[in-house]
Amino acid sequence: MPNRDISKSVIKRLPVYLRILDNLIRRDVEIISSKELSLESGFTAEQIRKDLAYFGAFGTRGTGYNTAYLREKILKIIGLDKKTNIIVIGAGHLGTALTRYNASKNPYVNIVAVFDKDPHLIGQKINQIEVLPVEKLHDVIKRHMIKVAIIAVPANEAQEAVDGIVKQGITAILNFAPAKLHVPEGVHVHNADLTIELQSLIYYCSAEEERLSRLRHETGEPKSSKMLSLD
Amino acid sequence: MPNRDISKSVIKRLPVYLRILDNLIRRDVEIISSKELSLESGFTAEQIRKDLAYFGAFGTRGTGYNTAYLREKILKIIGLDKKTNIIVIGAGHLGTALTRYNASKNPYVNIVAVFDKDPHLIGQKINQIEVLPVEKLHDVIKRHMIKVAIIAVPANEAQEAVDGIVKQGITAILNFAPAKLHVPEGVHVHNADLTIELQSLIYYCSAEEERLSRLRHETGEPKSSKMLSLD
DNA sequence: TAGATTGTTAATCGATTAACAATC
DNA sequence: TAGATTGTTAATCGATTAACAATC
Repeated sequence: MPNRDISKSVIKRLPVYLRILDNLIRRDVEIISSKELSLESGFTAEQIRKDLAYFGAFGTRGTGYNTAYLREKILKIIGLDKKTNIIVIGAGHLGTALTRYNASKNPYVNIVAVFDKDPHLIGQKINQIEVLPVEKLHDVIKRHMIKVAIIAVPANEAQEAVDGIVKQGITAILNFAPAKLHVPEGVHVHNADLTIELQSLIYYCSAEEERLSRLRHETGEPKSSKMLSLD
Repeated sequence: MPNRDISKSVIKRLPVYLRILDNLIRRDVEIISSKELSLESGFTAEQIRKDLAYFGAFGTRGTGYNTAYLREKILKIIGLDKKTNIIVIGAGHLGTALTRYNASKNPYVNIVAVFDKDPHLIGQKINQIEVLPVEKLHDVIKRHMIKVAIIAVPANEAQEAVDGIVKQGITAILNFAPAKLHVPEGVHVHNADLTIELQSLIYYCSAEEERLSRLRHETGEPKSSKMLSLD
């Protein structure tokens, strides 16, 4: 009943709160206000309170939030209260780096195996995690009840890979391939598109310069106190 | 004048259009309608037309968009019409993978160098790109007029690294460190937070199950035709 | 009680969608 | 001209912000 399709933006902020709480607890901070959380997260205090209120009332009026308690609650909300088994598809450079990264930095997930179709890569170990042939997909997904996969294959192989794992029961995909994936209803895809992030960032550099130059042209005022006066 | 602070969401979609156009041109498709672009991108045709209209009128009524022409325009808008020089901070596993990835997959950027403070890594080459000590930051940034950096250092070193490069003139940062970065006005940060993407994805798995179980409990109807009837 | 901060409702803002006139 | 599709304005929707009553 409380859970009537909460927006993606809210869900994306929950792990941010979780990380901040983890850090606070490590520093033995026991109570935190939404205002302080705002400072740490960059989101407004009102937004934080509203986000949490979608799921319940976890704070104490006049005081703030107990860090350990709120952490527990957020873990339960996201579904991280028990380790999630996941697999990685693609044991190339990126797949290997992502596997290592999550194995060492993400305590809430457990990478069961990495899959590849290149015979040269099969049998290798990445931080103790085995690289298996795609033929083993079915077995591993069934045995470990896996629902979540990371896709780290080339763009032209991504759709095929996704079709395969979706057929085996995967319902959540973190996609690093620069390709639009088509999935049936009920399967969730998050795109982590490094190229797009970088390219859209570049817009802001050039835009900055262009804005300045356009400004100079339109106002007809060539001397700007903000620029080096080389002329 | 046409460029009155266009929203982040619009800017994030431009590289998607670019990629689709690159693919279409490779397949010798010369004309594309917003409706077809919608199919390839997952965004609505109206949204695509509106996005492009922020920057000008690039299509032909009754016909559609010329792929090569639109590509050129988008390149200019983003600022990818000439290669952008960038640097990577951090030559660990992730930094190495990101460097390799961009060097081979992103034709619009040129990674000039990778920086690290670990003496063991200095002098190594990643796809022909040298790993340099942080002392060389100043020189390289100045010589290659670098404005964009990728941060791939551990979370606890990220702020320090950012302070350093911002002082040297970096104005755009793609941050892979799981930390909130504080930067002065005018510096743009895009967070590419792999952990957050993965964790928020997990919400949707558990939410799905919970929704089902909540449904079962609330309706008091234990037999569901969608479940295996093991009982 | 006074001070503080949450939880929640109302107001505002911005982005997406719908509609349609312009025009190829 | 008829058919198609863009470019643009208006309507809707959703998310963020502001305000404040509840309450510790």
